[in-house]
Amino acid sequence: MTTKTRKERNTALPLNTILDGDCIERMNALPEASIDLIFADPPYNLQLRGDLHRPDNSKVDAVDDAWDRFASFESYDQFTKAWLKAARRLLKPNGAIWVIGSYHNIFRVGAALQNEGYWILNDVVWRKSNPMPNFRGKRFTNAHETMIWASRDEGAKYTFNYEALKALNEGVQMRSDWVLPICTGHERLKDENGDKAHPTQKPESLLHRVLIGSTNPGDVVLDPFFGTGTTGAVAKMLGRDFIGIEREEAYRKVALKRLEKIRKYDKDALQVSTSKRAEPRVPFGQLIERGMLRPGEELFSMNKRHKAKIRADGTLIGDDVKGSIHKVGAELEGAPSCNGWTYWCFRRDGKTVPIDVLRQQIRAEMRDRPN
Amino acid sequence: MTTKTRKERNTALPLNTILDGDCIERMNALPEASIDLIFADPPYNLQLRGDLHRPDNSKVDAVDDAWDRFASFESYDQFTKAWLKAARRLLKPNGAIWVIGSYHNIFRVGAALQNEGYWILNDVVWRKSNPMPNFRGKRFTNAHETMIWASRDEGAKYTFNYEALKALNEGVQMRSDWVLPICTGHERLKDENGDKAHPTQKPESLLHRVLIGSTNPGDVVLDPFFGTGTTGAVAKMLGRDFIGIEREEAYRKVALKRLEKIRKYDKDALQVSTSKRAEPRVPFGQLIERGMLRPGEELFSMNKRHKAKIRADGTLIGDDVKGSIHKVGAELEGAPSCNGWTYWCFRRDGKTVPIDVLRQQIRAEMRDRPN
DNA sequence: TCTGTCCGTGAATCGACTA
DNA sequence: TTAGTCGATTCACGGACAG
Repeated sequence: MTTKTRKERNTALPLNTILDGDCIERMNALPEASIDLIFADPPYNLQLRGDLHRPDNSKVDAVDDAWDRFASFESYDQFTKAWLKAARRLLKPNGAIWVIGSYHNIFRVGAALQNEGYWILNDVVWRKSNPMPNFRGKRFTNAHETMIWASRDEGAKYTFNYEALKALNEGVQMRSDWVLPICTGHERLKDENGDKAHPTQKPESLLHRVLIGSTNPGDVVLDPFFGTGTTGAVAKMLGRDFIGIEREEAYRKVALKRLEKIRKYDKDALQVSTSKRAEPRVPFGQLIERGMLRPGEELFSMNKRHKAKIRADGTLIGDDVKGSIHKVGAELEGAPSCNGWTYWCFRRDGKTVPIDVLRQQIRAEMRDRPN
Repeated sequence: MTTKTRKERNTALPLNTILDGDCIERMNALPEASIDLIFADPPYNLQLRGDLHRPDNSKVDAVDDAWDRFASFESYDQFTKAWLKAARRLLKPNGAIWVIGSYHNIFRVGAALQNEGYWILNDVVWRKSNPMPNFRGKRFTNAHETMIWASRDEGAKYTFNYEALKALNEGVQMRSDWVLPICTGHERLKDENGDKAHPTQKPESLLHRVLIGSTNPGDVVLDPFFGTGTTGAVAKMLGRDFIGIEREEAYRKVALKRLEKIRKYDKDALQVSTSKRAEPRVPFGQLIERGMLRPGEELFSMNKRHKAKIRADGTLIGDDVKGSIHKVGAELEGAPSCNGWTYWCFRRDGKTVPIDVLRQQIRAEMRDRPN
């Protein structure tokens, strides 16, 4: 450890600038043990095949940029190992790193982090409130991305602002899954043509939580895959210093323009979506999955005129009708619609109980243990 | 592929039993390409601080922390690679695997899956509604575990019951983040002393969703780390066959007792919603042959912008375009493809009716009077 | 100014069958 | 093996525009 003060050390650093060129070379040229936090959003190596269309036949604007293409897993691994090694040299002994990725690359990144000597503190799941659906119905909606938070070394005294995060989370301890919307609307940067300036711009709310939680004011944050500069923008707002590295000139240009407009502590720009939620939706299927009702069990209508049997996928089957609790109720009553939750009952110990009671139980659980 | 029937193949398998001993040896003794789905919850604390032995079985002297760390990861990787390789040999060509883990091991498992030739379909986050809090306030509450779903090969026709999962989720397609409670209460198995029988018993709700989504009734499900048998229990309920492998006698005993009590749901209850893809194909020409539509009659596009005339052979002719209902629809819209069934309408009694209605009529007849 | 409707779009490893 | 054809498939928002 050097005996220089923070200020002296930092004067050797190109603070609050964007460096061009290759991130590994650039990192190797910076002084060791000088960075408090690294946030990295490396290429995901998506390996996309053909085009994809939405059901309305519009074409999905996929990530087909050259920077995301690697010849093989081996070459991706090599690249990952190299930049993680360079990054680790830059970290102060109590420094930490965040890396974000999807299932295409995150397992390789996580293994490389461990191999290089980083110590994983948490994996954090960014659950997207508005992800792109799976258009062909062939897989689960890809509704999350994974972030890995790791300290430089095992046993390091990393920064973790527990109380600040708890406050951000309405007084409850922050969990490893964060629900945040993707970057859209005015926040999404456009190029001269009005197209999105970067295919994978991250929302500021995500970086806000990362930086509040794992840095202090005055800390130096490095982003080796700077893109359009979300990390820099949020760092500047929050009074942290940043260093960006970005190879593509077009991205640097957009980022520079963006950063000029940012003011420190501009609270308005830091809106963290805390939209008051309505009563959470509870799918009927959860009552079956949770064993509150059994497949094969019979439900009875409130008026006792109809009955239907529960199937393993949470649909009902009655006389000649099958479908959701709402649809079957409506068809049996000859009504245009029906609230299945209040229409159907089940039997327990000789008593008839509305299924809505079970939904209330689940909601009560969710209230007791929010999030 | 063999020409044996499912029944013949399955008689070679120790169905619905728990095998003892080492899972890799046991897997190697089973016939190849015989398993539809594998669900695996591998241990991650395997000798994590243990000794590393050279190939000649001499012990490596752990000189420093870095080497010790490397040694433990190395041995875990070896173990992971070995069981994944054995598992892959057992899978049918269209078989698939689920592996569950936490940040301690899931990155190494995911990378090994990719290295062994599995093709990742999704990573799915089990988001625990009631996790254990982080008592020391040093990290985020560890509130999720990660599951990886992968097919044996790229391009395989894996099983995915899209409509059943959608039904389970109240009509909205299932996402990659599942909110389910951890295993507690009566479901949590106890040993003779009243202590929990297994440290990481998985909830049945989790397996219910996995098995409904990625198997069909009669499929064979293997769990090489059977534990107290949640996979077997849910498989039995859902009319799937299982094979369990478990090394610890205490767990096998608890699992056996548990499985005895399980009853399979009745047949109706196991029927789930299916997609239109599974419905029989109806050529458009049949509507003309059956006199439901007449040659010379005009069809109108959904958006009323186009029309075309029906020809006797079941093709359409519009302005400068002729061909199938799909081809003409696509060309008129300038779209890469078009589902003619939902695109075209005909007129009856002044009303506009989608031609798909006629197809539904034919399909209903086919169901009532097969062949 | 407000409300309702329509349209656009987001890190995506997104067919099956027959000739 | 390949080419052609059939035909299945989407959720949450934000912005623009019309009334």
